[in-house]
Amino acid sequence: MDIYDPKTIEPKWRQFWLDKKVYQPDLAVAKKPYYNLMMFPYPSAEGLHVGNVYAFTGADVHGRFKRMQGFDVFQPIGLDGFGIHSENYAIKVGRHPKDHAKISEKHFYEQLHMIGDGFAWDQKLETYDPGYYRWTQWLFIQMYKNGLAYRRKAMVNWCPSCKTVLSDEQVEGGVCERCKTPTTRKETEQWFFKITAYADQLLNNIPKLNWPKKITVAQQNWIGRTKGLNIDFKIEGISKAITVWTKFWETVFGTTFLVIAPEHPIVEELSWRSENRQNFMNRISKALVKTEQQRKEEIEERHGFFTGSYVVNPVNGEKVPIWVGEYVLVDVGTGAVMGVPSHDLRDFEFAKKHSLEIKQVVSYSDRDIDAKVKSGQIAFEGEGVLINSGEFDGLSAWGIGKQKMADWMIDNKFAEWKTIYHLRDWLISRQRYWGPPIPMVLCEKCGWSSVPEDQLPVLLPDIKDFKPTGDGLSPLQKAPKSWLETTCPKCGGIAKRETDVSDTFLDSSWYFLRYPSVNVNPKSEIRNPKQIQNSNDQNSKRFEFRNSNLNIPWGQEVTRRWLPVNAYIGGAEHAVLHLLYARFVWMALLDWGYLSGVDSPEPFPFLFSHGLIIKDGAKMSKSRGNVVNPDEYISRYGADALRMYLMFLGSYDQGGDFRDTGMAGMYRFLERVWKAFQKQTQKSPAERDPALPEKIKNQKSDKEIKRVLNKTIKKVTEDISKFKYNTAIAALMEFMNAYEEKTSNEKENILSTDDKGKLIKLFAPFVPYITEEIWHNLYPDSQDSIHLSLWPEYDSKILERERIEIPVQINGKTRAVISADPSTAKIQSGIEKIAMEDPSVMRYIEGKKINKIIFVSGKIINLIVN
RNA sequence: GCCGGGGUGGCGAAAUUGGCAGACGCGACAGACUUAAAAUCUGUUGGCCGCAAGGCUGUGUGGGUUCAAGUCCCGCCCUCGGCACCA
Repeated sequence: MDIYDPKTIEPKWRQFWLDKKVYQPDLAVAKKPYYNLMMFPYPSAEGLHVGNVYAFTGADVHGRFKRMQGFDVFQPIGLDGFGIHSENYAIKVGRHPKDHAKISEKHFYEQLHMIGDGFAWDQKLETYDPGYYRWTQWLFIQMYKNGLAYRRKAMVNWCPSCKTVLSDEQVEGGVCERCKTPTTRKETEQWFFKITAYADQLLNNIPKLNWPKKITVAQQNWIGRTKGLNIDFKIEGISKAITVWTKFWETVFGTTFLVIAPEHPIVEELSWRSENRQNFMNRISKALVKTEQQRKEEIEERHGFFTGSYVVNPVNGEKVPIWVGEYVLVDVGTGAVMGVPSHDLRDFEFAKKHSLEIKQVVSYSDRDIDAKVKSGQIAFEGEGVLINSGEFDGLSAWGIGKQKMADWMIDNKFAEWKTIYHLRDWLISRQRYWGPPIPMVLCEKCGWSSVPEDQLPVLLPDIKDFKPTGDGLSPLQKAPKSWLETTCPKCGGIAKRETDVSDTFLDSSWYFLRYPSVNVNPKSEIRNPKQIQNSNDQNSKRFEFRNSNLNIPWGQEVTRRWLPVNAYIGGAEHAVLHLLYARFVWMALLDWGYLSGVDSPEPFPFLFSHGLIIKDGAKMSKSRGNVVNPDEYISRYGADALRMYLMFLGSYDQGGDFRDTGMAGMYRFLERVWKAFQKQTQKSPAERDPALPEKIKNQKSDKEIKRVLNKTIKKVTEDISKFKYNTAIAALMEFMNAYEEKTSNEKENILSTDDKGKLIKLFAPFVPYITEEIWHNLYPDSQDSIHLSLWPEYDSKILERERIEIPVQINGKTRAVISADPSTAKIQSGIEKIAMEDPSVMRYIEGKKINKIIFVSGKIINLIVN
């Protein structure tokens, strides 16, 4: 074979890897376990996106590099196929989600095979597999048993298009994360997970994480811990109080009104006290039906009305009117705000709109500002001196005054410290079909019970009419009675099953714990992988746990060996979704003792988030029509060229712009590599020379090219370690340039077989197929994969001998570059001497006085002349 | 508004953290091969001046520190991403 033909090479080695189980570490005995995990895809659309290929290739390069460094790399893959996204897509193409899952599973796995990643295929999993989701249900039950799952009636986010409730994390800027429809609020009873119980731990652990700043900051903000005061304002006429939360309590003397959210629980009671209850409730319901977006659009309106009731300001006994205001959100703080219009812009706007009193309590050194605040022209939020604040007058607003006022209010029982969080409990229920049924049953006598664990999984019933109904009822309500009704685990009477399914993010919150245990059975812990291979019946594998006595979803020993995940690689879009949920689940499991012996407070100590592939300067999207389908490029140029190109087009953490011409260029480069090795290993025309094998064997490398090779090994090793794949590839290109220049002159074998082997190994993580082919051409007797060979070391002695180039600057401008051997380059006198003798340097210093010489050892010399 | 990236040739991007700006690639131009084209190879390629040697200039922008700034400091502009009526 003499032309580079990926079409014949790639399938051949793909099969070889499978047959030889090259990427299948022995999970039970691995000495140097390295769990290299990529965020698994959700197979919602037509197939693998080039963005997926980008993500997986970068992760695979890392895994291959680690494998060649002698680690037992475990790199599993699976499909996050349950959930709204898959279901919506199935509806769109007019299929039942179950049927669609089969089709997309086949397609995705085919594509995942094509791209040549070193996946551990024996451990794949799909979240819609009953053998998997029985454990998702198990996880729900543990949450319930440990008091972290509870049912509550609450105002929740509702997506009118997906026809289900959503968690806060799934509402992005007021629209549904999946379908971008503006969400509304709806009061219903739902299942929640108490993630807030872990708010502090989630926050406090962040500094321990080796994660991109971007993501840790996003999580910090999302958890949003703020310390403030709860201040009670007693309602006039009844023995109740409204509590406001504030972090600006120093302005409490300036309170001229109180504003509560339309959803505030006291609203009902206040309505009875108002003059016109009908009118009162009309105005409330008008506010409640608005979407989040509508409310935002009407911000300037500052909608609100007076309730007719008053509270008393505890600090000065002043009578303060209670208003309802749409700008006050129920779930921030206490859902009630003390209106201080002189020092809060929103309160100011509200006061202006409704002609409420304004009272200054902080005076500012800037006279102009101070005058304007005093006359009620502006609100100002800044450091100043307290006024109109009783005994606190004259103290600094943000300093001692703030402190003293807090102490005083707490001492007098007006207030107490209250830390609030932006993070709220995780809403788990979904009124959809395609998910794990929530494993709970309701008995009229006994109330809610979890399904006994030995009855898991609660299989998702096959129903034809699975589409969301829109009335807030789950499609599973249409399941047959035989499914809907069951026995109450407590009294044995008739109980009804919960018909909501759980959130997709629950499926993916623990999958990394399952991978190593996919084939674990309780007795031997690790099942012989061969057994799986021989089992033709996929279902027998999947359902084997149903009646097994493995009572948790993972083997203890294998989990201790492989967890936590060594490297987690994926996109940044999950900063406050998946990554937060998974951390929470991990912490809960640790506390419950299910991860005994796993010595890590976090599931992903190291996380790398890759950039985004864009096309023509814009995010790929179907509506823009700029989505790149990897299949076309693979069939045209091969997976290797696509991989190499994706890794080259920008730095892996930044992403890059996909261009067809770049793709073709990379194919040309691989052809050059191919040809170079053909030339070097080719037997003809001297084929008939019987002494040739001996000659090749004894061939020594050209000194110069050996030096370049060593430099390249060093550079590629360092760059791959740092995920700087683009510059690693650039270094390989530079090597090829140098190499080709040399061979075109000499037409000789200038590299020894050993050095050729080293060289091709450097390419192996990026282009696994072509390197395997070249490797076997190089070593025709080898039965082993290049990908299990050891990463080359460079000879530092050769590099030490390299001459160093030293720029010579005159008054800071480079006028010459001199070269010196490494030892001379370190000595000022030596470099000075060479510099002064350089003709172009001499031109600049001739007749001038050298005032100063700056010498940086081995780097630069700068002559300051006048 | 707050937080986090980023702004470097025609384009994608490099730059060992203060030490030769533009590595590597794409594109373009010129040449070789060819009847011709494609492919391949060989050169040139930040801008301005110059026949050339060479010179000047140049990393969003205005200042500053330094022998030396893409890199550090102060002010501003633009852009991408996250959060946002958080009281």
